[in-house]
Amino acid sequence: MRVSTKVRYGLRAVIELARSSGDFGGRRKPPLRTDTERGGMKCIIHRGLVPLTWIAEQQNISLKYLERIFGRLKRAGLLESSRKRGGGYRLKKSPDKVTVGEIMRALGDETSLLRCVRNADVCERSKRCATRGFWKSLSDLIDMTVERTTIADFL
Amino acid sequence: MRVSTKVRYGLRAVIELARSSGDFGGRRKPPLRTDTERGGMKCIIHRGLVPLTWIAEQQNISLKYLERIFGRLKRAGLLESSRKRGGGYRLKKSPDKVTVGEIMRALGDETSLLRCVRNADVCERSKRCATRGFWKSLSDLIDMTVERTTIADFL
DNA sequence: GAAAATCCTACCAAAATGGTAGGATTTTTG
DNA sequence: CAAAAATCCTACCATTTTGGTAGGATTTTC
Repeated sequence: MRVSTKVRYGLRAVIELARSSGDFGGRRKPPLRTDTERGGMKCIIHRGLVPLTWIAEQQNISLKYLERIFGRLKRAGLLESSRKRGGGYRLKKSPDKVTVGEIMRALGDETSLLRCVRNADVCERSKRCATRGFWKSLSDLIDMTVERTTIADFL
Repeated sequence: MRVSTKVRYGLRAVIELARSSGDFGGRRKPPLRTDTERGGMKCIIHRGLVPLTWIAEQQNISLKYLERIFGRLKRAGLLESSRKRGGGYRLKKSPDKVTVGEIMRALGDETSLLRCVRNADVCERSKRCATRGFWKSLSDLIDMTVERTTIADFL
């Protein structure tokens, strides 16, 4: 019952993204240019687009690994990006609309503790199983928590 | 974030044990002999000692695997056993004293989602980590649930 | 055309998972 | 005393998952 490092890193990185972006998604426009400095490092962020190099350095995560993680998050519709000199990633929605659950799902971690919890058919004893109800309610508890807390809660 | 089959099987098997045993642990003495019949199978249980063959058949779990699981549960102090002809396993405590959490721990599944949750030292960023608090409170939630529900709740 | 970024695919080592095999041991019972 | 019924023990193993790395392709700006 451990959370994968993909999700750990992913969550940390998305929080870092939101912090550094200066963008808060949605209608409000991000500043044209922000100069950020932290821990001896500098970064110039254009229109809220944060380059991965910055996030990787700040959070001490391998750039290559982060690229893969952000690729998945983008494909899941959580991020948008720009390839170019002053490019990077940006949240597609405002931080208070992005849930931890979304990130987990995008990165392949399921919140249900057992397969049968969401799909009773995977096991023929599901109906009369004494334990399924328990695992299901625990999974639901986790689900609720994870779906209720957003990136904004970390800022 | 999946529960291991060891724990799934273990929980199911312990519930089956409690059901079949007729023993309810502690001071109350189990019946000298119970004749159980279910699903076309028969089993004679002496002094609450349930043989694994019965549990394995009832719950459709490989006997060999179950032996390993019950070995760990015994070493953890949850069960007692008797090797002999009319032997088997028995709960050491009454079912309402045996928690799901104990079973999980005995079988090697930790309830904490991240190592740093119980031991901040495993990561030097623990103190200033934005996400640790979240994972910790979620772990605590799981812990509470798992520690509050006992085998008696499944009977 | 160099530079700064994302993007893509393939590969890989290590660890965890979910077991099986084969027998040793203990105790009762016929 | 031997067979039987049970636990107990240890080693092995195949598969899957995890946690990455490597190497480059692509896009766009300066």
